[in-house]
Amino acid sequence: MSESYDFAEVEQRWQQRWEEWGTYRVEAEDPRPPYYVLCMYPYPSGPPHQGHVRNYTLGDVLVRFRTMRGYAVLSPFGFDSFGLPAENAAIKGGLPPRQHTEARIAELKSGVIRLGAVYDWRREIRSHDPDYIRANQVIFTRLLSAGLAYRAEAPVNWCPGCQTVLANEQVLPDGTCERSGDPVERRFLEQWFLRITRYADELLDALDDLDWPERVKTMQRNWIGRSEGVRIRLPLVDEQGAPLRAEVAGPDLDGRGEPLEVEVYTTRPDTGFGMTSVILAPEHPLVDACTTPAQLAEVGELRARAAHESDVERLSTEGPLEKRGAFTGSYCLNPFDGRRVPVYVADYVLAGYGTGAIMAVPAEDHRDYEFAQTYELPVIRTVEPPEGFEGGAWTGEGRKINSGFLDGLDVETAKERATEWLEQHGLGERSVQYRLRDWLISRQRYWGCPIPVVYCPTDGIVAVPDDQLPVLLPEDVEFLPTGESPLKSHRGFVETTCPACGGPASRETDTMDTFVDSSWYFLRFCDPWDTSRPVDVQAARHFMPVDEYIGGITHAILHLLYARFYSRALGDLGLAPAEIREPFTKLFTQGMIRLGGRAMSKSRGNVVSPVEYFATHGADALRLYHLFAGPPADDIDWGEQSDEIIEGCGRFLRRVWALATSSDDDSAGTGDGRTADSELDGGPARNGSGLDLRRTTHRAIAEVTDAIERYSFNTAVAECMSLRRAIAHAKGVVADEVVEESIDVLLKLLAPFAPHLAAEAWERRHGGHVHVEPWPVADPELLGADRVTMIVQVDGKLRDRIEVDSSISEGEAVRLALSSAKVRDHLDGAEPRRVVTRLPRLVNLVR
RNA sequence: GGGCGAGUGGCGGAAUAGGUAGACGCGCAGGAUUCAGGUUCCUGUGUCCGCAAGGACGUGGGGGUUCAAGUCCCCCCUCGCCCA
Repeated sequence: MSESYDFAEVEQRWQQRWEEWGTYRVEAEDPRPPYYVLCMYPYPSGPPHQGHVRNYTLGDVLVRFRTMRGYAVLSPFGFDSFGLPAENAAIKGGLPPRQHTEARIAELKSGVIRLGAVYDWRREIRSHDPDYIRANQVIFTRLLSAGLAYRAEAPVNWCPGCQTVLANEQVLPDGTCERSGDPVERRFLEQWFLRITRYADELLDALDDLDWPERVKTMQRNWIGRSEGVRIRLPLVDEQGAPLRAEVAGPDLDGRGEPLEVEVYTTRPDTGFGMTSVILAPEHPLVDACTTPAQLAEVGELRARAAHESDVERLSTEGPLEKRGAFTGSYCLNPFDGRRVPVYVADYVLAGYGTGAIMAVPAEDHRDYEFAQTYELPVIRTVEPPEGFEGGAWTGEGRKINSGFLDGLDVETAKERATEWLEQHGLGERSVQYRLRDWLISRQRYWGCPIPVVYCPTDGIVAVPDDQLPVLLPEDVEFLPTGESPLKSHRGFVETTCPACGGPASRETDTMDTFVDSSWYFLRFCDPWDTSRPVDVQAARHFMPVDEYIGGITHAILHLLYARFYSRALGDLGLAPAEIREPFTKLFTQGMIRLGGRAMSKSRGNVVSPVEYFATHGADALRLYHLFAGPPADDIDWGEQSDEIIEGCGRFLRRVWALATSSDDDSAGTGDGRTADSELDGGPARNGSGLDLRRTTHRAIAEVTDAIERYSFNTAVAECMSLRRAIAHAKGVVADEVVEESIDVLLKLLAPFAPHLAAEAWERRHGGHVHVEPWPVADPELLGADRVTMIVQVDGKLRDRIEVDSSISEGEAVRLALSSAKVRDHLDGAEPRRVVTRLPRLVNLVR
């Protein structure tokens, strides 16, 4: 009997060996073709959770598979180690952020190693390390001098409870802060931005050619939100129709300023004849000028309220509209027909989008329709709705009506005609708008990369020169629950000298959004030792782009968009290979692990720790579970069955072990050659079975290989299970050589999935290391079969199965089909009117 | 409201090109091993009728194309995600 499989001992030993032997270390000089597999680097939150296990198992399968296919696979790992939780822990009286973070990193790293996932650990990156901070800051100063980083006042989400700016995604749909629950306010603050909008078109257009999940690309397209429309200028008039003019300083100058105009942005210039009001954002600069004394109170109240609402709230269709708009007392002239329309202020018009003003066309826009209903404004249809349409706004196709020179046209043509008309008359011009805003990267927090800038009374904003980088975080700080960044009150940090004039200056105390750190780490991995520059361009040219990038769908928009932006910006600044525009050739987004119908997460407290399974079932069994439980792109529900499936995976592995290491069969003591011969000569049945096993084995090679390429790991594992069973059944029946050869193949096929067991069993059989063996190649000769099951249908219904030669002729197939008693019964004496054959698999006799 | 994706046994899930539906696994049932429990091994397992042979039905519902539909087309229902 073979000795039983001690996974704990074997797993630990092989994990050490992979590291000691450097099996998965690669250099740019490696003669093998390069291949780059990357899992999204994690925020270190402590021991790994099941989502990590799934992610790193998928990545590890690819790393090991590609290595066996002859590639020098770059497989690095790092930690997205800046971020709020560490700072919050410190405020709650825990360890300082750095110590806290490094302890969490150690836990996560040891868990990842215990999983048996293999990396070139020499390349490890931690975003809070001084080298990385320096590189991050060098990049920032280059972006600054190129005009891609700038400082501007902007409306931001401000949480009064946390005393900080929040990212949009930290504001819940109801407009409260996700952490403190306080209502988020809008404030105008000076902030740092990165000019991602400069790349909006390129980021949008390049999506078409990416081998990414369609829905991720769709989300990015929506996020960028390119729209083509027209800016139209409308003269402002008062109740009597007299033009409003700009206020000019000085007494008795009434009426001498320039006539005022509102500029609106619309994607539907064709609906201009249906405009029944003009609506300004509460923050629009013309609101003061056009609000009449009688309307001042109402408009003022609305503006005050809107100032406290988030964009999300303002765009929501919930709530009574009566409170959300106000008449200004002034009017605009519709340039299409000269009619006078009232000017309103409403919170659902955002200052930051388009021109901050719209022409409201109730007949062709849902929100405008509701607004018009509330304020009793007329509705003028300019597109004929389909017959029987009873709804309010019709936004679809139709023939133009009530629209003067546009009447009778379809919407598309009318848009173009209206635009041309506006341009010819000097009333407006084409304009492309984006939903995408520049990226606000300032964070009023401690635990992030300092923005390397000082403010000098004489020189203004001055970038910290390279020889003074990195600007590191001071550690002698106290974390108090005031909400204010401790950097602000740290005199040693703030008080500095101006690099330009040498005079006293103060240091920027904001730190960078952690998405900055993750926007280029994959470039740094190519040569993380280079201290002279952020990215070694040659090394990046060798390894980039990432061939396969694996992570969660949660990063579908922000991280992946920022990374695409950074790759371009760094390329254009000469900091990275300029020709590599897209960092990730292929993206794979894995499904979530759910428990009780919700995403498993630490904050919900519904986690099943993988660590205990390492001890009870072993890493290989847990890996196999994650691969086998379902397609990797789908969510999986962790349930009572999960334990049983893991148990089943362990059972399968023990069976493989028994098969691969047993030495009690007749081939062991007697010398394999003799036994094999006698088996082979034993008779045609045995010989045939040997061929069957070889065929089964080669079919398994083909299927597993193809399944891995398709990310169909669940069926790849199923195929390995089938092969194991086929070998077990053939053992003792078929020539030992054939059996042993099949077992070797099985171990190689299993090497990416259950690396520890495969490595140990292979070493015991042959010495050496299965993970540096070449991946098996299926012999095309063995993929066919000589005998197949032919199905016989009568009128399309299955009536019999007949074993036939795979080279059977049509005549013979039909003759055999007709001679079947079952078939004759169903034909009921009739002659088939028609015979359809798909040889050698199918004969269909149609009456 | 629009877009995308999904719906298959008791359960997780298979089914490159329209051609044996339910691979593989879990569970369950029967048997062997075991003092017993667990482990391990073997066999069976879509539903219904039938002692059986066999038959009928069967991939969310309804229609259609086809010799043949889980797969293609149309309509509807449910769920999920994204955008409004």
